[in-house]
Amino acid sequence: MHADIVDEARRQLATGGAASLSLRAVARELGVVSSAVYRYVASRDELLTLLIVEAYGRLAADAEQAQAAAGDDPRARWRAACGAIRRWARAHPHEYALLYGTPVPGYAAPADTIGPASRVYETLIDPVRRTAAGRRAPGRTRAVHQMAPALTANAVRLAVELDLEHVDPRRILDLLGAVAEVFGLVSFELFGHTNNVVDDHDAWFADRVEAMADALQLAR
Amino acid sequence: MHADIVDEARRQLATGGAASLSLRAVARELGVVSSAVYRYVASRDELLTLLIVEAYGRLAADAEQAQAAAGDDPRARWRAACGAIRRWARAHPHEYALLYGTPVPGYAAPADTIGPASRVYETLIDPVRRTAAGRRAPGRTRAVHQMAPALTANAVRLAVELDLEHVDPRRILDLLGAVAEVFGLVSFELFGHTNNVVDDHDAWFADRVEAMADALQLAR
DNA sequence: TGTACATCAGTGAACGCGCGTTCACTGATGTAC
DNA sequence: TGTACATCAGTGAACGCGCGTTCACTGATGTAC
Repeated sequence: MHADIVDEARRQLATGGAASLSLRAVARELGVVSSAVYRYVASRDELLTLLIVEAYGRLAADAEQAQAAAGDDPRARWRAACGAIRRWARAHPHEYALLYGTPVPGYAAPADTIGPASRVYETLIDPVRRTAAGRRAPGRTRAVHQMAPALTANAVRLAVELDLEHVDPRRILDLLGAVAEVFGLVSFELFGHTNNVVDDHDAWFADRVEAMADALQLAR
Repeated sequence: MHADIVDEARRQLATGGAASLSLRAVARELGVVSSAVYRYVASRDELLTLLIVEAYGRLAADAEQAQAAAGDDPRARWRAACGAIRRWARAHPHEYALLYGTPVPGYAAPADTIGPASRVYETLIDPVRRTAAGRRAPGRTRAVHQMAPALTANAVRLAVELDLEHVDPRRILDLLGAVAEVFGLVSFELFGHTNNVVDDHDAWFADRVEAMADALQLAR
C-alpha cells in the first residue's frame, strides 16, 4: 500500500508537476478515502521527500548503468553520464524540475536528500578521477587567469573529500563549472529557453559534452 | 491603480514565489474587494505575464547599465553582464525563479516575453561581437573535436540573426554553452545545490566568469 | 472445534482554509445642456 | 447656476472548486486459549 501511494504520487507528479500533487488526489485515485493515506505517510511534505529521494535514485541508477556500459575510457564515461542525465530529464521532465528546478515553496529538503543527490554528481566526477589516475590528455598549457587563494583551498578540500587528491585544483573548479553547464544545458532545453535558438538539441548537447571533455582534458 | 496591482503582485511574488501569488491576496492588500482587480487585469495568467515581462525588463536594464559602466573592453563588459545577472538573481530570487526556474504549471508564456528575454542574452552576446569586431585574443589553436554539419548551419543562422557574421561558428556554440553555464551557476547557487560544496560563491562565480572569458577568447 | 479478544486498515464527517471568476449592483464623479 | 444624464471604479454575494489534516469510529482479520 505504501508503495502504491508513492507510485500513484509519482504518476501525478509526472502529469502535473509538484504543485498539483495532492494527497487527496492520490487517495481518490487509489479508491480510498483521503484520511486513509495518513496511515502510511505523515504529511504531504514527507511524500514529497520520498519522491525526491526516489527520483535522485532512479536518475543516479540510470547514469551509473549507462556509465558502466561505456567501459573504462574516461571520455566515453563522461559522455555516457551526461547523455543519461539528459535522457532521463527529457523522459521525466517534472521529476527533473522537482530536483533541479525551482525549489518547492515552503518545502525544506531534509538531509536525506543529500546522499542520493551526490550519487548523480559522482558519475560526472568519475571521468576526471580516472583521467588523473591514468595518463592525461596531451597537455595543452592554457594561459589561464590567476586563481584566488580561497578558491584553491576550497578545491583542495573537495579533492580530499571526493577522492581526487592528484587532480589539479584548477581542474576541479573547471569540473564544478562543467557540472553547472550540464544542468544548465538540460534546464535551458527543458524549460524552453532554447526555442528558436537551437535547431537540433541532440547534436547541440553532444557538442557541448565534447567541448567540456576537451576543457577538462579528459583522457581519450 | 493598474500599477498598484502590479506592484503589489511583485511584492507578493518576491515574498512567496509565483505559486503563492493570488489575485485575491493582491486585492486584499490593496484594501479592495477581489472582483475589483478584474477591471484592470483580465486573469491571473495575464498578471503573471506582466510580471514576467517586467522582471526581464528590470534584469536586462541592470545588466545593460552595468555593462555601459564597464567601458569598451569586451572582457570587462562580459564580467559586468555576468555579475549583474547574478546580483539581480540574488536580490530577487523568486523573480529569477519565475524567469529561469521551473515553468509555472498550466501557464504558457506568450510571445510578449520573447523580446524582453532576448535583451538579457544580448548583454552576454555583446562581448563576443566586440571581440570579433576588434582585435582577438592571442590565438590559441585548440585541438577541438569535429563539429556536426547541422550545428554549423545552426551557428551560421544565429550569426546572421545576432549580428555576429564574422564570428567563428565554433565560438558561437561556445557562447551558447557559456550562457547555459552562467544561468546554471546562478541556479545552482540559488537553488541550494552548492551547499557544502562551494565555500565562497563570489569568488567561485568570478573564477568561472573568467574561465568562460578565456574559453571564448574574449579580447582583453 | 469454538469462543473471546486484540489488532489495525480503512471510513466518514468535519474543520477551516483559500482560490479564480462572474454578475448584477451602487454611488460618486464629471459632463452637457 | 442648476438640473439630467452617462460613465465607470469599486461592491457584495455567490458559484463551485480543491486542499491538508484530525478524530472518533467500524468491521474484518488473525491470534490465543
